Amino acid sequence: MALSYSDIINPSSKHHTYSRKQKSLGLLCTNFLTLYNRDDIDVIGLDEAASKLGVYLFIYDFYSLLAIMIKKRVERRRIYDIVNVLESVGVLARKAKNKYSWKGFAAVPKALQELKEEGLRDNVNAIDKQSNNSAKVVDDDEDEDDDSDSNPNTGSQNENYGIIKSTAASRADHRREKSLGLLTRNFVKLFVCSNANLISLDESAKLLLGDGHNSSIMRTKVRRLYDIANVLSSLKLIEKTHAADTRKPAFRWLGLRGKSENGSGDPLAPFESRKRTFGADVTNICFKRSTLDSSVDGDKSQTLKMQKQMKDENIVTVVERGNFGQDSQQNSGSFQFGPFAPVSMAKVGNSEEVTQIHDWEGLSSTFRPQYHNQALRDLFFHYTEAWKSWYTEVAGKKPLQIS
DNA sequence: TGGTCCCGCCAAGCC
DNA sequence: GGCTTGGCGGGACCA
Repeated sequence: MALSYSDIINPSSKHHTYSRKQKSLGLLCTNFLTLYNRDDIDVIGLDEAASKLGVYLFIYDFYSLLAIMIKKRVERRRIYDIVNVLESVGVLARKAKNKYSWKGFAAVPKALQELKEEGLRDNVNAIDKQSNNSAKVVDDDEDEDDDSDSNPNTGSQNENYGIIKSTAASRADHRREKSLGLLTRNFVKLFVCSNANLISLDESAKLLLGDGHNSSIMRTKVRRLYDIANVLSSLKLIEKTHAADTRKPAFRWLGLRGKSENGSGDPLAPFESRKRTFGADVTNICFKRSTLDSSVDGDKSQTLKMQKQMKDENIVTVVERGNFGQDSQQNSGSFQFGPFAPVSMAKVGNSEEVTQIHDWEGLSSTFRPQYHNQALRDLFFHYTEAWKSWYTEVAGKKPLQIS
């Protein structure tokens, strides 16, 4: 049965009843990691990654083909999100256009250490400059509308929070400063530069953005925090939870159980010593916000103050062990297909299902004749080749030859 | 109903 | 000019 365009484009259509979770960034990231977390991986091409992450379907009508091409673009867009976050924590490093080198989880402790040092250095610089330059701190709120060069929302990458940037700062800088990667780095710094174990979503957004922004900007930033959190959750660096008192969404730092910390060497495993009972009595970040008015120098100095307070007041959450991990839904090491995986291949690790599928010759003879147009035949061939490649790589099987 | 986050438009940057 | 990259926010889904 050929799927129609709307069947694919519209997830609620009758043929596909995926839940949102099946399409989540976290799941895509988990699949990405499953696919590439191997010793023999050196360079990762984004095209190849997009091809392998369940974007191919056996499609044999024009609309479906069109739909899948659109979907491929969407998946690719998500891959950019994932690689940006992974790069921020050291798992990947950009080599060239479309090319990333795989550093693996072993690189994460070093990256976190660097972020910590960077964050602490930034704070020191910021405090120094602030004391030398007490008068002027730019309110980056206005930055949204004009070309002013204040360090925008995401804060500190470029030296620090609350420093006036040169008026020569380019639009490229402006864009970069808002990047998901930078936001990730600053988000991680919130944890590694303090003893905070649990930070609420609201506080994260305020710390990264500064208080006093309008709700629209804040909402956008919160969306991005969700994106970041989903990827970091897949890495098991954080977990999403709720503040015990308010039940507001919050993020708990799990950290790494790397060699440097306790010798386990399993970077995907949660870092036990900082774990806490789910929903236990945890001090949510409770900054003294008495000075958090919306004065001109509000945002960045507030951020600074908050960060300093986090350290000074040692806003650490009490660690209670055990009874944890109930919502680590994505911890299976196995590959899970996204919504556009082949129908018969809905699960991974199920060798029976895997083995039933690929009679390439049959598929070829069944579907190819429908393409009278050479371009479509080429496209079909391309997809089939990609599918074979994926099948060989992921399922570890050697597909039959298509004649 | 508030929280979550998928989706894809579209602009910047690059080749 | 085409392609890659990624900021951004609408709005659908979920609990």
